[in-house]
Amino acid sequence: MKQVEEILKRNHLSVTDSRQKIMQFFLNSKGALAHADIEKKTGENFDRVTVYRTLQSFVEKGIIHLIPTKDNSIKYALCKDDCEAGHHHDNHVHFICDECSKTICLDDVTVPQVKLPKGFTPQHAEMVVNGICGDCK
Amino acid sequence: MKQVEEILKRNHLSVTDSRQKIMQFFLNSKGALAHADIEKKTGENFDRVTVYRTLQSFVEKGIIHLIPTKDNSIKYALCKDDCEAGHHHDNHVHFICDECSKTICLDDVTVPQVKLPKGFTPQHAEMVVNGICGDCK
DNA sequence: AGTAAATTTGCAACAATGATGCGAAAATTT
DNA sequence: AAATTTTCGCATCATTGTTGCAAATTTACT
Ligand SMILES: [Mn+2]
Ligand SMILES: [Mn+2]
Ligand SMILES: [Zn+2]
Ligand SMILES: [Zn+2]
Repeated sequence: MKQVEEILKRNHLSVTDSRQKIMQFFLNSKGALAHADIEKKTGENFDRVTVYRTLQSFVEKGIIHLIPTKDNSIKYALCKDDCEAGHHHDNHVHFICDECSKTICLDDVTVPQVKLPKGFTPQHAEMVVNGICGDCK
Repeated sequence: MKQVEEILKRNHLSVTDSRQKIMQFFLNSKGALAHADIEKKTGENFDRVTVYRTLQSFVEKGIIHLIPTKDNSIKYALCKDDCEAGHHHDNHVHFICDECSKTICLDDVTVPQVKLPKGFTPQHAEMVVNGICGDCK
C-alpha cells in the first residue's frame, strides 16, 4: 500500500484523489505550505473549496498543524510529533526566512517554558523565529 | 497639550480626528485590539479604509505592534518599549486567553533565546502563550 | 488671521480569502 | 453489483484588505 494511502486510512479518511495528491505534495515539500501553494503549485486543478476542506480535515485529524504569523497568512505543515484527532501536541519552534520567506518546522527545537505573571495559567505556547535560513546565507 | 495629541506630534503624524480617537481607544483598552474592534466598538463611524490606514501608519511609526496568531486574525497593541519608526524592538511574550479570548502584552516577560540548528541566523523571535487569564480563573 | 500647499479622508471599485448549500460524482460498505 | 455514505465541484455569498481619486481637513507660510 502506498504511503499516502496508508496515512489517510490510518486517520480514518476515505482515500480520494485530491487527498492523496495534496498529502503527497506535503511529503515532497521541505517547508510549510499555504493554501495558495497547494492550489497553484500542485500542477493539479483542484477546486478552491476542495483544498480548503482537505486542509481542514487534515488539521482536525492531527496530520498537519497551523503556524502562527503576523501577516495574516495561514501556513500548514506536517505534524511529525504524534498528534491525535482533535488534539495536537506539537511544541517545536518555527522559523521564517526573511530572504526566501520559507517557513520551516524546527522539529528538534522545543518551545522553552516561560514564567508568567501571577494569575496566568499557560496551556500551550508557540514560538516563531525570523531570520536567515541556511540556504540563503 | 492632550496626551494623544502629544503622541501623534512626537511621531510626526498630523493630528486628525480619527487618529486622536483611535489612539485614545488604544490608551483606554487593556488588551490588544483587532481592526474590527476599532471599527465597531469606538462608537465612532470611521470608514473601514481610514481605520486600515491609521493602523498602518501607527505600526510604521512604531506606536503600535502586531501580534501573531494562528487563526489569521491580526491584533494590535501599544508599544511600551521604545520603538522607532521603521524598527520595532518589542520582545515581550503575548498571552491569549482561551476563555475570554483577550490578547494581552506581558511587557515584563521577555522572549527567551533558543539555540537554532546550524545555518539558521535568528533576527527576531515571537512567542505567544495560550491559556486562562487572571480574570477568567 | 487668511491663504496656499500638503496630507488625510471617504467613497467607489476591485481583489483575495474563506464559508455554505446542494446536486453530481466517487468511495466505501453490504 | 447495488446501496449507502462521503466527497467534490459549482454557484453564491460574506468578510477582509487594497487602490485611485476628488473632497475635506490639517499644516505651513505670509
Ligand atoms: Mn511545525
Ligand atoms: Mn505586545
Ligand atoms: Zn531562506
Ligand atoms: Zn480571560
